[in-house]
Amino acid sequence: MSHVVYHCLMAVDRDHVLRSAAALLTRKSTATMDEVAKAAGISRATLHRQFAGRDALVRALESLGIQECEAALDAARLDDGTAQEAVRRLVKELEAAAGLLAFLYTENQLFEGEEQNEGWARLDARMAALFRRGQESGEFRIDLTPAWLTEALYGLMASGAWAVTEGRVAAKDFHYMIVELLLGGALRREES
Amino acid sequence: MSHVVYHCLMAVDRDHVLRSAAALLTRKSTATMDEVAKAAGISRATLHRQFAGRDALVRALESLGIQECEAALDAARLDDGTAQEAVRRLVKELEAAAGLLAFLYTENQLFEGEEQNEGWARLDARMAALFRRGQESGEFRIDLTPAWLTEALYGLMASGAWAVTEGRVAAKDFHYMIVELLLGGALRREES
DNA sequence: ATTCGATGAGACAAAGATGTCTCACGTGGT
DNA sequence: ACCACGTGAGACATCTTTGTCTCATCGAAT
Repeated sequence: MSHVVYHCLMAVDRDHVLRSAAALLTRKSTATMDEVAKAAGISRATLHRQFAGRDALVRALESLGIQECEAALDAARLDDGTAQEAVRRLVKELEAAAGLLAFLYTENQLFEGEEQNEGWARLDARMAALFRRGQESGEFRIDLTPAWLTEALYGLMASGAWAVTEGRVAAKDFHYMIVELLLGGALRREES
Repeated sequence: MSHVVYHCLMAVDRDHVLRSAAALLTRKSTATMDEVAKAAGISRATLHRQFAGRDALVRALESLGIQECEAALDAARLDDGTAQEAVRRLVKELEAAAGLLAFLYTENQLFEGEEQNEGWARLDARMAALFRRGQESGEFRIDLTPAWLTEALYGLMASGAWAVTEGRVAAKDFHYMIVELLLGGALRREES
């Protein structure tokens, strides 16, 4: 009964392929399956064996992104302390997934008519709830809707990720710049 | 000498095609030449007669976007009044071009190795100069670099444009939400 | 040593997009 | 009425990407 013995570490390989694909597609969202395979250090045949096609690959990346986001949301303990502190923790936890998020953020408009992965709705709801909590506690302004703040967080994460890859901002400043702009804005607080 | 008489309004048609293409590609950045042609109400043959190929079309859209941005920068009179007022005027002037900007913002990473249109560098420099002026006048924080503020402005414009097209935020709130978040952030100003 | 399974390399057809071409039509100017 | 020019429709070859296939090879377990 040798068929019960799993010789290779398929799960690990699959994860490595996804990471490589995410890294490549973040930089070049139109990369071909061949390029993705080369980036992962495998052949196109093997890539096709693990992911039925490009669509399946993108879907898998979407699931990975959602999974990482949810892990980040969990790790950030959104209900603890002030909403401001929670937002800071959240951005810190999301930093590692920023590149993947940036890719998915622009790719999602591709899934126009088709069914959206329900995971995004869950994530949006949790983030919006955080911003709403901040509004109800008096920390956040009430004239910016939680939906817009959520959207802005995604957008700033994507902008930051691209700016870092293109060298326009330093990678070490990523977290600080996003959090400070999102929470405090460009104006000096001692203003007026 | 009838060849000196221009029967048709090619310039107008070309502009109309560009507008249609911009509107379509903002929603679906992978639209084919056929779809672009249909969206503009012309045949693919005519589209090819006006733009040598897809590349030429995107380049023309890039030029259009740069042109509209520069017009917006001029109209916003970045050197008048406080930097804050100038930023508000700038976002207002840029609103009409937000969709096109969002498309080009994500498409620009396509032009990786190739030469970037120098227009972007000019625009970036002018915007960064505005933010720098605000920093030197004491209006803006100095811990957020002008380059990052410029990048964030692009990102928020793109996020806002997509959020509007997908109905997540109201179109009438576009300008307000971007300006308020960029300048003031999410925190209430009476804080601490 | 042998066997099993995964891999890499490459061939192959199918599908989609692109670019070029021809031709017929209609409209406006002569 | 005639002509010139732009246009739409479609055929066509080409290119790229994709998805599937076969086959040889390598490694590990037996």
